[in-house]
Amino acid sequence: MKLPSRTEELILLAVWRLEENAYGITIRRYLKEEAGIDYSIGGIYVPLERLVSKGMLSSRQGDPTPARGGMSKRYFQLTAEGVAVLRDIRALTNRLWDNLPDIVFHN
Amino acid sequence: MKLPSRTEELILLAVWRLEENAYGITIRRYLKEEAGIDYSIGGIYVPLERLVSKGMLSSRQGDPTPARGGMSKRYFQLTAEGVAVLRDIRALTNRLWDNLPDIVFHN
DNA sequence: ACTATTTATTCTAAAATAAAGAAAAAATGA
DNA sequence: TCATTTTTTCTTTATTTTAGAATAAATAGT
Repeated sequence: MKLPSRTEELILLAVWRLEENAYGITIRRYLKEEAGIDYSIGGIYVPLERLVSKGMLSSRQGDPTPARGGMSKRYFQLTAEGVAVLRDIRALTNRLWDNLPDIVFHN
Repeated sequence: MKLPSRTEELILLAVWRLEENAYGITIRRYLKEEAGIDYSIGGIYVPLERLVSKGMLSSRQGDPTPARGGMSKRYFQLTAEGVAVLRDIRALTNRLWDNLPDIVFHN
């Protein structure tokens, strides 16, 4: 099985959630606002590139918009592979949690 | 919030599950058999040491046993901090999954 | 007693990932 | 034109993962 790193998982989930509007800046903002994690710029773009090269995301260049500023947006989408990886890691952690005994520690 | 890496999370869950019998070899075997992930030797011992130094695990040296072979076992236990980290990451991923829209991709 | 075998940890090097943020690109508004 | 805004690209350093050799310690068999 193919495990995504923590950051990869969170970015994949952000892309899924953001649907048609997933690009570097919105992904970074989502993870800040919804997950409470403040990634640096590189902390988003570097793994995004890796996820594309690994086939978990695809990307397309956005058209220019009436809004001010910026290089043209690069939008990301989950691939079938990306969805499968997310479902697998989810299933795995669910299973491991189900395996846990109730009593936890005794210090 | 303090996010564990993927490997750290899996090792913490293994320690929780193994209760009084969590040491390098049993942790490695558990992750192979129950999670299907075949870690190298260093892939277990290196993060174990880091988890202790970060306060998520504590350890104690095992007594010699009647069984054959081996250096004396080093048993690991979750600390309160380790449990909190696990619960936090679990809550976060649950929340992000709950946020997802139904429709997934359109390639 | 010696040697092979077993079980376990420690150590070390290389590859991959994460973290941080400067630099560049591209567009608008004044 | 140039200051400002939004966005991506690039680069460097730190941390984590991967891989497995080396070491340690105990027993079993001869």
